[in-house]
Amino acid sequence: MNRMNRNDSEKEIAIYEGVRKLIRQNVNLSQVTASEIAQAAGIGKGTLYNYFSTKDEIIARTVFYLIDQHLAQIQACMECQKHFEDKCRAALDFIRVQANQRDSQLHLMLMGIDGGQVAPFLRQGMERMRATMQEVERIVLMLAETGVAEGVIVRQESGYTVQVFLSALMGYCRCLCGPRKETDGVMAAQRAYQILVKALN
Amino acid sequence: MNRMNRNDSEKEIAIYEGVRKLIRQNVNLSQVTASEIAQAAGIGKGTLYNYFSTKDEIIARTVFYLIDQHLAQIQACMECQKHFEDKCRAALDFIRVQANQRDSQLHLMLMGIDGGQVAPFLRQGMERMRATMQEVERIVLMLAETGVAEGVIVRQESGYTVQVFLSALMGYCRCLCGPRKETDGVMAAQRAYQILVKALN
Amino acid sequence: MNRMNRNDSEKEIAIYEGVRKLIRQNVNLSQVTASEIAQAAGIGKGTLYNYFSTKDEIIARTVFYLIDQHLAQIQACMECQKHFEDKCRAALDFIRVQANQRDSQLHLMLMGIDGGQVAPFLRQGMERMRATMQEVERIVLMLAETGVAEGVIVRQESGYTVQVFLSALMGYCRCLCGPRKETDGVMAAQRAYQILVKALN
Amino acid sequence: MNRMNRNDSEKEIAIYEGVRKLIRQNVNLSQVTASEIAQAAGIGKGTLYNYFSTKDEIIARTVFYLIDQHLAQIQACMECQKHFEDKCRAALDFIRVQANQRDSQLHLMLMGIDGGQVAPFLRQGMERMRATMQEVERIVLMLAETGVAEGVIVRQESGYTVQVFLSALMGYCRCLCGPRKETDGVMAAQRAYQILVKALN
DNA sequence: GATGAATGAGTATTCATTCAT
DNA sequence: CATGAATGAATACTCATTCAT
Repeated sequence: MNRMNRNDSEKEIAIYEGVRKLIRQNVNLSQVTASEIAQAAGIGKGTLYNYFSTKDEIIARTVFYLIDQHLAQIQACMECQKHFEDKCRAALDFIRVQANQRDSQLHLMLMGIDGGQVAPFLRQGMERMRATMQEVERIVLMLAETGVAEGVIVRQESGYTVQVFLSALMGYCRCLCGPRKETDGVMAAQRAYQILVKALN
Repeated sequence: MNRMNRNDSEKEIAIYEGVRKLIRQNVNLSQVTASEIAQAAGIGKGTLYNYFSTKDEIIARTVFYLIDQHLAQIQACMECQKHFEDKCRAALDFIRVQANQRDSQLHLMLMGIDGGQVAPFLRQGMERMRATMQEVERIVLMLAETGVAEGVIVRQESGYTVQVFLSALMGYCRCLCGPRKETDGVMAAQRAYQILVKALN
Repeated sequence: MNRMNRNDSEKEIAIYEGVRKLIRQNVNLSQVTASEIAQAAGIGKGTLYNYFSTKDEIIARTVFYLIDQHLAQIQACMECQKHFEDKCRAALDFIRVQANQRDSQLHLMLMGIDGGQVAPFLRQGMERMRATMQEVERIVLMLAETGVAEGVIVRQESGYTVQVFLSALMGYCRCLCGPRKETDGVMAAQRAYQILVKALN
Repeated sequence: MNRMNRNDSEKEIAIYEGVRKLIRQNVNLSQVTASEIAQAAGIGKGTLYNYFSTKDEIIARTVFYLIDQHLAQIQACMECQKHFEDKCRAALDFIRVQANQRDSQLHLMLMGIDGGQVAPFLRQGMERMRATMQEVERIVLMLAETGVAEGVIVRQESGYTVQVFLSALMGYCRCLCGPRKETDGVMAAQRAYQILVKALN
């Protein structure tokens, strides 16, 4: 992962992390200013433009940076587990915990290209978004293979399998958004797994 | 329907429709200007402020206007059908067709409160959004009753039932976003129904 | 007097009184809106323009209306008194009491044409202002005659006499402006009279 | 002098001087636009807001800048003279000459806090205005001391002394406003001095 | 490379004035 | 005559971007 940001210099990463800091401070990405980003990153405003050509590029690339990291972390979580169910639960748990941080952009990615109303700073990143979505599908299919091998789920046409996983995931993320108790999230994870298994049998 | 906008005057509706026109022209709501809205509505810029106090209020209330309409239309579609499966398919078909128009805000609603990164113009409408989500849940549970009565699905705990419906729906909407062939959408609808039924049996 | 507003219709007077009400509510004349005036006058906004051609004209003519009234009242006060000193004190007392109302525009008049920084709404009324100043000078000279007749003051060149009266008056008004105790005002009146008499002997 | 603006940066002063230029062009401070100020100062519009937070702040601080300068210049004039009468005449002459420039804000200061109808941009500067008035009173009392020492005037209660000086000054300024011949001003100065001396004996 | 002062294009909002009713 | 809904010109202020140091 981070393939598409592989060349990010140290300074660029400082900028991404500055934006992350702002997101965690509950700043809305549509309203953040270049000055705020520079300050959060601990650099001068002009320096931003030595590494990016527009503010929107900064934000878009930060979003992808965060998504890539998030995906990589989820994969790492799953790799620590051997069985299908444990992998699923590990991923769902990780996502739930991260959602408390504000910088989990997973839901953003899941909505993918959303009918023209994507945040403006992502308009330019459609292509990149699609690539990320394909990566997600790849991960999902690999995970499904594990389930099939264990006999927990049944192999089905790949389009269907992907739709099941993403449906369960999106429904889960929806529960994680907005105010809720910790138990709600845990229960939603439980249900998401149940949906997965039932829909794939 | 349109319960919460019932008092909208003729002029307010003209403004909503102006915004709808802009959305259909693929204008991004975060970037639309007051002038554009006035022009699209066929009125003077100052007139906007006789009916709304800020531009963001215009947009937020338009979004709710569109969502209310959309929901009402979906309900109307479903009422024309007698059986659970037909109701589901009618709703999914309607959503698919509408998604080609750009003014289907369903996906927006489905994301609900999304972790602080909602479009700024919706910040003020959180409460309203929650109310709409509850309305959606009510519709879903009524629909589920039909399915149970017909023996197509099994009654389960309501939280689970809602999560299943919304998961299937969100996964479906995800497929409708972005470039795709007509057949993809039809197939996605088929799969969404399948997910529903399997997960509720 | 009120000679120059003689033709004011009932409605025009309602408008003047509306403005007076606003002034008493501590509204700044430079910032008052036509809507506020119409509302304070209890009439429709459009009606204003049946009697005046611009908002600034409304304000300027109101100012003159108020000044004329104020001057007339001061003269009436003085006519009730027989002796020079009593006339002076009656005028000073009246001014002090009125100053607590916010609609005493005397100080405005006293500054007369003030180096290009008059309130914009008075720009058009320069001519009228000069006429009012002449009226004031006439009153002052008549009052001085009384003093001379009584032997309290000495007749001097009229330019000097006028300057003395207006100086004493302006210095007095300055004390009435801003926060002060009741006693300060009374003492300032005493001093103003003292200045008058000394300077005219 | 300029004590209270001591920290003004070079750019701030350029802005003040821009406003001064506009005043001399007979622009009304209540109607001047931010763009005009920027242009007059020879800087970009945005730059204004790097040094001031609102347009009104610019104007208010300019007024105090001009008043401070004016007061300092008057004091300097007076210090060049040894005797009471010469000091008075020097100050009156300086004021008369400056009044032809439009940027003499002395009359503004003399009116001090004027019952709610101050120009809006000065609303925030009331406190500052009071401080300046106290400075004026201090100067007046020092000047009076000279006169007392020379036996030209008699020491009286300080409140009375101040009121005499300011009355004479305001009456004088009133004559300087509006159209007049040069001789009128000279004569008014002569009279103002006469009022002073008589009222303080 | 790094900086941040300077810039001016861009926009929401206000409000005097008009005019159809 | 009276009204107030409609209008759009006018303007303060923001902020992405540049560039001299």
